[in-house]
Amino acid sequence: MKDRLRQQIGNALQACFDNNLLDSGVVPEVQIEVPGNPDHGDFSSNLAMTMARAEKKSPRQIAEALVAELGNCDFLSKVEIAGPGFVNFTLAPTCWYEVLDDIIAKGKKYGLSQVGQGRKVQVEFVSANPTGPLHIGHGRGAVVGDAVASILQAAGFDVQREYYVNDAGNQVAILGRSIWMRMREQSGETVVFPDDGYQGEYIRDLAAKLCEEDPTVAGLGEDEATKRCTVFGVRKILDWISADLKNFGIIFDNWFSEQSLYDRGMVNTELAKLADKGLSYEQDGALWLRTTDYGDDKDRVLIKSDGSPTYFASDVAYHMEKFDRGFERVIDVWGADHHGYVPRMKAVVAGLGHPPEDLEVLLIQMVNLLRDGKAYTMGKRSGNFITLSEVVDEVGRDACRFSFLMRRSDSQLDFDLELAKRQSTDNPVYYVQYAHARVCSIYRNAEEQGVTFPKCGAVDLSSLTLPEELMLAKQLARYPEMVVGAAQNCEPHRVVYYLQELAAQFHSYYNRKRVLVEDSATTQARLYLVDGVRTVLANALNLLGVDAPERM
RNA sequence: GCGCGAUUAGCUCAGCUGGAUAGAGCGCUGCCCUCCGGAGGCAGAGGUCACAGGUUCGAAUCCUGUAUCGCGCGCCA
Repeated sequence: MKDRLRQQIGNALQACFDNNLLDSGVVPEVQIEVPGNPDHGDFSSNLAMTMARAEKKSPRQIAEALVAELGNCDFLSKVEIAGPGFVNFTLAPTCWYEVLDDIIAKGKKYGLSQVGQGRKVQVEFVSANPTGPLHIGHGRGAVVGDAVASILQAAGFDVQREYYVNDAGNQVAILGRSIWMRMREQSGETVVFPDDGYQGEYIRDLAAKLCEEDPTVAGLGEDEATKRCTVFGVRKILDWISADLKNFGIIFDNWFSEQSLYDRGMVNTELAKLADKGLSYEQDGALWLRTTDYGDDKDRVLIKSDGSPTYFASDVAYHMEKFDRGFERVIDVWGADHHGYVPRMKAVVAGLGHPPEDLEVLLIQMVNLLRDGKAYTMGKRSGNFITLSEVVDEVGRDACRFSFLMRRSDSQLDFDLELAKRQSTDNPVYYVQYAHARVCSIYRNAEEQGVTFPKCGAVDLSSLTLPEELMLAKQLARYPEMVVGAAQNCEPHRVVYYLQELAAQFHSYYNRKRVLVEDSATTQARLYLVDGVRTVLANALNLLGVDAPERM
């Protein structure tokens, strides 16, 4: 719709030049936006104002020339010049009727686009260390990453969801030691549990389970036993994590092991490449990467003076490997407390000859867990943290996902368990889902009354003349470009706000007008309209991984 | 100290990449069920967009500075 208007304006502009109404010959990019005030039409353009300088004419003069050349156009019902030189366009109702046909015809596919042109994108998210169950903070990153991936898919990108498993470093070694200590404890030994060990109760469970599955471990020497404990612990915990994520509606395409980078010798080969490019140097017995060349405030260590690689080293190899796999756009979803890590990672990407924008890091701010307005504290080390699955089980998957997506992900989020659980007005999830269920209910009633359902493309919509009906159609028409905007900016909250607006408009309409009325032409047209509402609600909810129930 | 991010209604937050009279939800006040689901709707009150400059036709949005808050600054991961 917008494109059609854009083209029309372009033609008119050309005509202005041809007829010497305008003489600069400078064709600016035509900006078209949806005005906030409906009195200003369906679309407006600031073209005349942006051209004023080059033309050396007042914006209104330019606007008048433009409007004159626009002439009569079948899909525009009104064109007027307003304010300092805006040109406001009001489209003929038939335009909006076409949108409805389009929605019904496309159904689940309405809102999909090809702006991504099939480019390969990887979204890496969660990637929590496999040393304990996921807690609530991971949940937000999980949902945001998943929704971003879905939105990018809808926008025509070829998306892969990946979980990076940190199964090589210190943390998992500590996990192994913790399990080993508990095993010895359970066999009657008195042990001093290490200060840096994992305190959680689940460590005891793992120790007991390992003892049961493989009693020989207890008889092994310290080194071999902790190794076995580590492998066992990581495997079991990853099972929990993937089950929790599945329960939350999240399925990864790939689980990428950090250890595999070492096993394949990739860390060394990638570090050698960096050395060849002169990007690394030795000092104080350690190997450093010149990240300062690319805006970092300090060079970073790759290999410690004791000869062991840092976490950064494998992360460098990992990111190089991502690009080697052919991803053109790499998106990392991190906790905001890692933001200091961004410049050095971008430095790596730049050093490898990729534009730094090819790596996008989404920083997910903290979640403050509340219950009835009172803060819940959590500390992973102390062991009494709140797990993701507890929260999902308590408040439900849909409410949980929706709550995590309600705000921009880079701003802090208060998550109140009681509020999220409440099935009432206070809770926007149900408000939106209720709108969907209501349309379904109307259709159930229609069926009971023996009303025939409207057929796609074969409905006379001319009875849809009420402002609220056209408003609804316009909101539905905006959906595809909203999805594109959300994809370009990796901002799933835009979908949430869109849904709330659409649901509000529908509820208002529902209260004001009946769909099933005496006049059958009106009934048919209105059924068609609300079917469009239902379709778009369902499609948008689907992007967020939230159900669109037929009854509640 | 340096860096990153924030500051919008009583509270929690949007603001579509610089547009016209700054919007929602909650809370507050007053209304609407002979009505397809009241888990709903309508109306009202509530603002110096932290502060001070700057850029231009035009700024909540961009730039500079100040204040306050949060986070990060390991040869940890």
